[in-house]
Amino acid sequence: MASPKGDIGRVFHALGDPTRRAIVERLSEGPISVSGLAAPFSITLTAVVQHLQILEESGLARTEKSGRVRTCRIETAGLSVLEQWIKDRRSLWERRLDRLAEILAEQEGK
Amino acid sequence: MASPKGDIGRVFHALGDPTRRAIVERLSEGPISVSGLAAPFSITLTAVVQHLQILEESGLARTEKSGRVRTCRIETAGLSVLEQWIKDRRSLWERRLDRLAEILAEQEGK
DNA sequence: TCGATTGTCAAGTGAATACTTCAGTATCAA
DNA sequence: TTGATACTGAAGTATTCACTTGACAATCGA
Repeated sequence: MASPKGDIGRVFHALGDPTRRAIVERLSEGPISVSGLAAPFSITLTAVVQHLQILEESGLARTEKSGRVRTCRIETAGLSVLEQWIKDRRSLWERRLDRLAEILAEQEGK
Repeated sequence: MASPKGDIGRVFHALGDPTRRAIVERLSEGPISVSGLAAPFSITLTAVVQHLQILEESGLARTEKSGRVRTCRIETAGLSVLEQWIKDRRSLWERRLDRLAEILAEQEGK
């Protein structure tokens, strides 16, 4: 059951890991190579590449190889999916809370 | 290293699971008992309770026991933390994109 | 009171996850 | 061309995770 690239589940899973969030954080400051990205972390290059793959699959990062250097940048798609999901949920249950308030007001009136 | 209740990592982890998202979805429609919540799922009551614990710890749900029934509701705190995180990231890298646009415009002018 | 309902607790299992190591390959610079 | 750089790929490992089972406690309704 291969999830599509914009799958909200993938985005949540990707951002559930602290190292991956730190990578996103770093990518927010601008494009960087894989080894440049790995430098501040106390994990191997391989591990960073693995995280990067997950971030790409969830639409949170984009990478491009030129020569022997792979350049990484943020991708807004993943965040947009996330934003939309939250927006939907929030409106959903704020509507419900409003309805609840109405009912309470109604009972108060009786 | 006990993470505080508003820890963004917990929120992401909690929402990374499809069953937990479905639970949140259901809770959006109104309060419900644990067994009521478990009914549509093909997993045990115990598993649902475990999910519920994770949702509570991440500030996405709230439960209260009265008699033998534990009533579950959504909690907005977790979502708020999530919203804030996204807002911060987005402004961070939109500012960066603006700066990039400026530089490009500048070079264009030369 | 007694049986059914509703939830709790402890322990175990299989799969997924975040890592590692090691052995490559491709590219660049001198 | 040669050595260093920048990554890639496969395979293994320890831990975490979602879930189960089974035994139990508390509460409610008849």
